[in-house]
Amino acid sequence: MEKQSLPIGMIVGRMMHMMFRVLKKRTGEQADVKLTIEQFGLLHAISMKEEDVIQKDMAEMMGKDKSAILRIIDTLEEKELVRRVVDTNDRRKNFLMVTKKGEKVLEQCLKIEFELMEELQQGLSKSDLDTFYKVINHIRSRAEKL
Amino acid sequence: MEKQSLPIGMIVGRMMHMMFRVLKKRTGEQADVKLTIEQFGLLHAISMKEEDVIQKDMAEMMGKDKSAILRIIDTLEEKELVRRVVDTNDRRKNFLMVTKKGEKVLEQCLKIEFELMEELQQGLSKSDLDTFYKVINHIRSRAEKL
DNA sequence: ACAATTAATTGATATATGCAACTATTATTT
DNA sequence: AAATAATAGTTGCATATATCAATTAATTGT
Repeated sequence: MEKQSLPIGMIVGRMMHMMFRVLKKRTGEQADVKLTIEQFGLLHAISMKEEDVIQKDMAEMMGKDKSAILRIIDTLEEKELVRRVVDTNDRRKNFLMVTKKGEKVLEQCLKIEFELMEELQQGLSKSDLDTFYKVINHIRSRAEKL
Repeated sequence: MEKQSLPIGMIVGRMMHMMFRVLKKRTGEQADVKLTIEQFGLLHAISMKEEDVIQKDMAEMMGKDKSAILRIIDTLEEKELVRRVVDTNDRRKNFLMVTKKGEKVLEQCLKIEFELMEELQQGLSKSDLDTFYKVINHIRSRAEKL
């Protein structure tokens, strides 16, 4: 039916697509606030950073245009998961602060994601998973240099 | 700086994002027609099928709404990469046919993708890659059942 | 012949993305 | 200090994608 030797992007893409489908469904059902994958990713990235975060940094980190980030933050702010706070030392900058509600929702989504991954990884050995991570990191780090 | 234990979706997502960034850049530079990742994926899926293909099948295969597929096919048709041909036996159906131009563009894009993957896989052993594919397929097939 | 089903389409709405132009603010240069 | 650069954010515009609900046209089942 289907030929073998699919390009790797498509193979991984199909896996991600299926994962996201289930993830979206579950977070839609179980979390207090519905987040898209992009919103979830950005919220998580902001939350993880230990230093103060501004939009420009997020744009670079996520590899997107600053206006794309701006608009996702708009919706995160509407949902009261994030606030913009002007840097008094440089009023061009907005610090991005995750609200309590944001932390709670993020925690819920992360829990759902980790549980899902637990389920999906059933039957794989630790060494298989280690290799998997190794390959992913290898490919990503090489792609970053291109 | 960044915590470890990122959810797997994000780790894979970052890899895909970097891959797609380079792929988009190269196909934009080298291919006769610019395709988005979605257009590329759909064109490839149509081309690979050995039986006649209709939109409904593609929607199922790609896990998307039929109207999403319809609109991507609209743009593929505008770019003259695909044609809709009415099934004379059941005139509700449109067979999706890849044009010569479509085949040429697809070939160009696939070549670019395979070459990119060659580069990115440099330094990985065959056994690492086999394990990688095994894990991907494992996760996808489990996700499909949820 | 009538009803149910099917494939495709359309319209409405939401999200995401990049580019270019613009504003406000800060930094640099002369 | 005044003029000029550079920076962070914002806005407008165009394109792409996605889902849902309603509609149309064609086919199938009763």
